[in-house]
Amino acid sequence: MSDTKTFSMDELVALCKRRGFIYPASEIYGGLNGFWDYGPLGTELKNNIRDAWWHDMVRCPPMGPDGEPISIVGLDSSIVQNPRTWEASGHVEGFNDPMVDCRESKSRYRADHLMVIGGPDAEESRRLYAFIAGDEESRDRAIKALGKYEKTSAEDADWSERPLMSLAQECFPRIVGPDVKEAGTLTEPRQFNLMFKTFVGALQTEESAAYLRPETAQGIFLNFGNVVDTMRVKVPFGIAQVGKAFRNEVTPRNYIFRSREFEQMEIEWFCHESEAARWFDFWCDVRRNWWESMGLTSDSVQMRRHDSDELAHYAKDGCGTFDVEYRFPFTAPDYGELEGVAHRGDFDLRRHQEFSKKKLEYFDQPRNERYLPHVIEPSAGLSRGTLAILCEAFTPDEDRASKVYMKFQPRVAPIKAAVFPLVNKDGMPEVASKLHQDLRKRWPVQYDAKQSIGKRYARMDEAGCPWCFTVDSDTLTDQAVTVRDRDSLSQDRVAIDQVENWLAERLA
RNA sequence: GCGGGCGUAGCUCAAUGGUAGAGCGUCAGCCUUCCAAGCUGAAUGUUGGCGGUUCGAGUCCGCUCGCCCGCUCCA
Repeated sequence: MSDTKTFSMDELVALCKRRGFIYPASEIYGGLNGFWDYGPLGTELKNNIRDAWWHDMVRCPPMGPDGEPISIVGLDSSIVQNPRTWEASGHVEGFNDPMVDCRESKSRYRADHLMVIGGPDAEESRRLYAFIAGDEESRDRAIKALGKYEKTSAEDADWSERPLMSLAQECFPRIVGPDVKEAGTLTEPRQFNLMFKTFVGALQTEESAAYLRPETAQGIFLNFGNVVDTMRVKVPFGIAQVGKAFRNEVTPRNYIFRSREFEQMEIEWFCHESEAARWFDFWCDVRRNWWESMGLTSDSVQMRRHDSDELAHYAKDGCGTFDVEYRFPFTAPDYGELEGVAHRGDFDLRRHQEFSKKKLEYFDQPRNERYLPHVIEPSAGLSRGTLAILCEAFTPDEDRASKVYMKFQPRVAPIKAAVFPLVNKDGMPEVASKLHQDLRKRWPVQYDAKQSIGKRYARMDEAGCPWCFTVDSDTLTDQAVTVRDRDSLSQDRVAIDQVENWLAERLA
């Protein structure tokens, strides 16, 4: 807790704009709520995180729990899939909530969570009282209010309860909301559709309606059979995918934390049901460690198990869900979700088998058993990860010219090194420019000869560039340059023909 | 979607209803032999957008777009 940072998101947002990390999307037209563009440095940063994940999970995944290598293959599926996909996955149903608002109490309710209670004549004329299903206190309040209104009690009257959704719209002016005293304050139920709808083909009819994927996972399940048939993989194994996903969030908030277009890095790990618990623990460990290896300190990362009442429809049974959470400035002292590791059981494959009528069972030769594998899903937010790493890197420092620097790990830093001539004359620019052109063949390296050396260091501090190489007058005789370290501000001398090796060692 | 707050240069912010400014950044020149983000100068705005009131609107009013906070939601 000692290094708890004190800075506001506004400062980070301003730096991200100023230094080309993140811009508001379509800004010259006034922007668009919930959409962001990545600038030159943000693009490099995000790509670096994505590539690190791909390298560490797909190309060189960690050893399995028994010390044996594990196998993960990659995939890149379409953003638009056959709409039946989302019926099978549960998104058409689950991403479509009818909501009612109360004009008086300003609260909002899931319409399918509300019940109404009424007296014998409520069908035609009398008042109905709404309450929240499953909430005893709410129900008691409604019964009490109804008793007062009807001047009778439940024992001697024929009261009936039924779902709000079963009532005709004409009844709504007679309904008293759960938190108010007068009737007619509830709006009609309105559909909140969290999926982006689009149309396939030039004719925009309901038959051609489709959706932009709300998660990348389903593309993996759809291709489970293809991968098994063509890639010589054996359960247990994983399929990984990075890509954009889209959700019409009710309230996009907190910069790129909850945006309507975002990027996910997902693994679906297929295993036998009897081994699901073991793999679940394995992936929780692997994924937490990975985020820490990316520079998020153990202090600001935590694992949190979902309570049973917040589990998604596919995770009701089994090992549940663990979130990897990061303490963002806007959630502190609480944490916000970075990744969810969920035991999805065989829900997805079973549903797709059912809806598509295609056999998705796997034949396990050693076990001599045919089954639908269980799935452990480590589903990480690339956009959220980028934000967490930006937050973690943001380091105020009153002692340096820039007053703040971005302490990126070299592995994710958008600019790996900068090359300067100490002064822009006396043969130094030529030598520095040559060094720059050699280095940029391997890494993103910038050349800067403008203004004073102090300004150039300050610029690179804000961009989070870990090392600056400076050519000075001695270079012309001793063939060495000064390397300045971003974090320690220390300076060392390195032979100019060893700079590439020097960097390669530190960027390995 | 509701309630509250806000919107002025790339960033941070000024400007009684009366000529739109400053600091920083950016760019140019100078200087600078390692923190000098120092010196000089330049560019930059339909004051988020549209409409209204007014002789005159950054300022007042309406609508709209966007941002922030709360509610709600969040596979």
